[in-house]
Amino acid sequence: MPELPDVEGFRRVLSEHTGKPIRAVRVRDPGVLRGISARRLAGALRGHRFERPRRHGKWLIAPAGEPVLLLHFGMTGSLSWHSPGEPWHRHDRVAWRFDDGELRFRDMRKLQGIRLAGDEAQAERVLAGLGPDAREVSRRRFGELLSRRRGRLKSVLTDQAVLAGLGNLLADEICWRARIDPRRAAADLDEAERDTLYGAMRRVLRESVKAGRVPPRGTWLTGARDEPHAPCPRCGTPLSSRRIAGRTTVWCPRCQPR
DNA sequence: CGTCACTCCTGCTCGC
DNA sequence: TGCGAGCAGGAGTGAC
Repeated sequence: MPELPDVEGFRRVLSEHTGKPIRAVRVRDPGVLRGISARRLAGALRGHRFERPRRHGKWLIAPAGEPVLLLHFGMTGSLSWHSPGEPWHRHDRVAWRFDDGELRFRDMRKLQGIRLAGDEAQAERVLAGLGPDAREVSRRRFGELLSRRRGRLKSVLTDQAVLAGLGNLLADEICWRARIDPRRAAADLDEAERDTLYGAMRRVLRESVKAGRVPPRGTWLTGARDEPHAPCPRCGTPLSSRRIAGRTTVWCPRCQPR
């Protein structure tokens, strides 16, 4: 599930619980820990308080004094608040306990997970390979990034080293809104098309961040993409679908001509 | 560089 | 009812 808007939602959840001492860290499944043991994670955070969390792409970055907690939710992760004594969900992997409840990292597939950086400099090293955040990038920089890449538009938009935050659904949604075929070479777009794409990205992100996820509503491609050959929500033409760079890609052959 | 195949995981749906 | 295949909003690695 998580793309930029979802992670932004998790950031808001965490930001409601800053400034309170972490009483305990419970690791129910160490399978989500990356490069740190349960014991060290708990030892490093117990008694600390989360400060204002930030987000870069699909990473949630949570400083807690010196150490910095880094969360990546993969395809099935989430962060949620729970009252004391609420029973575990079977995919709850880690919990940070406070006096009035706990934050839980829930993740069915454990494709990504939890890291702990010793300080901000180390945290920055973890994030060093990422491109600019999709919500922060300027129109101009966005255009430069696209024109300098050789791959297809779809691959470029979802490449975190180019632009951080867009996933499979958002990339398709943005191309659909901009009426541009995701199979086209990114470098072949002209300036007007890049601008249209940028505008579509801004709108899609603004609306989905407000909702805390990619809204599967009727006016969005996302609401139609699961049904094979479902009608395009805009023109009714049956949608096309193909795998590009290993990911299922959906587009409208009429709205998004080659 | 780019793309593909494979890998890490778990669960659901579909077809036989 | 059971079982295997294929797929899922992510991403790293190595081969070509």
